[in-house]
Amino acid sequence: MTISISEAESVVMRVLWQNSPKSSEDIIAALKSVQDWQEATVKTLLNRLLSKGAIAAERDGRKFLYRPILSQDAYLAQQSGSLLDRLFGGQVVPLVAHFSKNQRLSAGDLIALKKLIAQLEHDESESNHESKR
Amino acid sequence: MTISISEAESVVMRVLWQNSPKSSEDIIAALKSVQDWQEATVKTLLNRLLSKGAIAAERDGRKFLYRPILSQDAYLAQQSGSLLDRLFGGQVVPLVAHFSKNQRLSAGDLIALKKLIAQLEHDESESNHESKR
DNA sequence: GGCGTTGGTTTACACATGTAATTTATATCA
DNA sequence: TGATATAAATTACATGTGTAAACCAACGCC
Repeated sequence: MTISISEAESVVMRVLWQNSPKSSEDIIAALKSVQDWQEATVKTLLNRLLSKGAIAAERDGRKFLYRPILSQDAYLAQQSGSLLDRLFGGQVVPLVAHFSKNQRLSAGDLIALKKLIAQLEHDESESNHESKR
Repeated sequence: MTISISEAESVVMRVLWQNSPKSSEDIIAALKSVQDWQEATVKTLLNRLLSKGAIAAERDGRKFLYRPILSQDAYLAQQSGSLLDRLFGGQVVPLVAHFSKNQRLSAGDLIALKKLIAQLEHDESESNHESKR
């Protein structure tokens, strides 16, 4: 059973992922620069996130402090995994090819990618040599 | 102004992208194996796609033939681009890193990726040598 | 102690989406 | 020509989402 949150809700999560716990006041302030939302809107989103179990609230005097339950990693994995599966049959290579075709890969990216891949291959051979525990 | 279609609608698009034009009958048949939808459901989706301008219909006797207006490429670009921007700040490298961390990259994928990158670098140097027209 | 402020809770409301059933128009067959 | 089968168009309806406003409770100030 995966927690599923909406686009707007994810914006709120983002500020909590950045640093938490935060009061609703903090959250509203943090969002001020990003979204043109009324306070009431943020409060609604916080409540929806609460009932979905994506965040938790602990009382702190007369207000609440909110912190994420759904981790950013889990969210990223959900989102990107589902897109990868739906649109590219689960294959990463076609996805990267797509980005290259669409000018999303700079020369610098290519270099960074090569480095990443070399790293991954290295890690892999490491783990192969490692004795089982 | 980008045409935005829903998940269910994209399933219908998929069969049209595979090959078109198709009658609603064809589409319903093609979907039979994939989705457990009533005919009426498919027809609703076709109508919604029509009003969104994602497909066009041409009369063929007493029925219609449907074909995509929104291209699969444009759709892929929208979807993957928006995910890339929202979740990875537009950076492909972190996205690939994410997939590797999440076990979506096999050893074979790494090899294929290296090949793809080499190809891209080659293309790039080609285009640099090329004289301007 | 009444009152405004501030934070939280409840209600609102339009539009999108998933998933159809119902109705209408039309072609065909008996 | 009237009944039947089809295809398309219209209507339906619950749930999710974006976006709030309204209401309520407690705390501090005059």
